[in-house]
Amino acid sequence: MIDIYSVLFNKIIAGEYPANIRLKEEVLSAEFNISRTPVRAVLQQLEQDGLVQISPNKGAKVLPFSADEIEEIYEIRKSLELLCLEISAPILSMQKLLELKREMITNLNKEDVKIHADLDAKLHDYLINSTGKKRLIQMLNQLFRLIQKFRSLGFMQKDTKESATKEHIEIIDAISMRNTVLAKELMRKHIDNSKMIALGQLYKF
Amino acid sequence: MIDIYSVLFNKIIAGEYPANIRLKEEVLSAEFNISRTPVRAVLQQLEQDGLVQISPNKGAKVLPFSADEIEEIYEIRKSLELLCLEISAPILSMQKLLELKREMITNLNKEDVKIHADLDAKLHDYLINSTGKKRLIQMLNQLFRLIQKFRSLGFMQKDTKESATKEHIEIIDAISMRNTVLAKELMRKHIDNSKMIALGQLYKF
DNA sequence: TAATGTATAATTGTATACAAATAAATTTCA
DNA sequence: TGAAATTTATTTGTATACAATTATACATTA
Repeated sequence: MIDIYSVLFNKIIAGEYPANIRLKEEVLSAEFNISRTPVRAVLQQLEQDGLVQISPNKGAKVLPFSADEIEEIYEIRKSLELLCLEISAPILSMQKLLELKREMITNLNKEDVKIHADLDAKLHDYLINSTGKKRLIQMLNQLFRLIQKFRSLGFMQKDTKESATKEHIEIIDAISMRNTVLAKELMRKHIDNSKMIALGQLYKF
Repeated sequence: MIDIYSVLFNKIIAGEYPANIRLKEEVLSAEFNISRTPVRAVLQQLEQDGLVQISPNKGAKVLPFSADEIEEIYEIRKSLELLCLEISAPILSMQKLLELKREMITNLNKEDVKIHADLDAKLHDYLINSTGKKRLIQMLNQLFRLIQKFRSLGFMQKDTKESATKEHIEIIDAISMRNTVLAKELMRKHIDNSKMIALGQLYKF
């Protein structure tokens, strides 16, 4: 059941369904060889992701997932992640920050896309999870799932790998100096840059 | 089905269930005289509200809804509503703003709690909906549902009615002057004040 | 007795059957 | 013909039955 969820999730993100097309329970049941009951549960999950809209007695239709959507998600992400930074920056351990910085420097010029995508996730996840705010963490994770494809694709270009990691280092430095205002300003720019890179990847779908 | 959702929703918000208590499908079915199928759907909704946690094969348990939760929700709300303001402030119509201001002034000294609660909702909803950002709107509406009880209770005290409405007027004025920075600063303080008032109402449960 | 294993009960997960609502096709009548 | 009414088909909503999993109670053994 978790499986058919992620299959549908990825298909919608990838734009494999025409916008506003109706997802009929029976059709999906047949397609995945399961009954309608778990299909309905999956459709409800997708509705909460904002990927489909369910109307009473009319079923689920696929919502458009366009550049506007990605733009909006990045703006929301920025607001929430800046809130995270405000909360976590003053309490992060110097040791962990230095460790992260060392890792960033070590891998600055590496080619492997996965290394950079993982490092990116590691820093952001650390800042977010350190807040200990369960709702905030859950909301950001949900947003990340929606844009994860675009995030990793962004690291395909060599210069974005390097510039993103440099921005990470600057952010870590600002936090280490306990300069939260500067850290937030750098993070704001960093997420704006990420947004532009993500939008640049859109044509690939 | 929508009915049993709101009943359970309100019971959890009101703290009528001990934290971590398990909500068994069969028990709820019997209680509401419906089958387990719609009960399961409702529990999934409540999970998305962050009010229960569902674990595979273990069912749903009620999550604690404490002062910490309310504090966190207000902080998230503040971040997202400031984003809304940034987007909508430059494009709001002078006419509608003046109309709202007039309404605020007219009702400034009214006793009726409902009048003030409605005015509060009217302004905030206006600023939020004018952004046209569907996800942002949906997220804020979900947060509002969680704190609505505390919002209205806050207007029971006479001085909060008046001060909140005065803050609304100041915010409208700043927007009218197209001074978004000032509007955001005033909104930040306004939501912080609302948070304190909401937290002050907590003991009533 | 305490720990482990086994049987039983309770609970969740899924499939299927039927009811209710909606959409599509057909008929009726001006 | 064409609009309204009626019937039929399709689809979603709910109830129920059964399967799979987890929790509990009991028995066994060291």
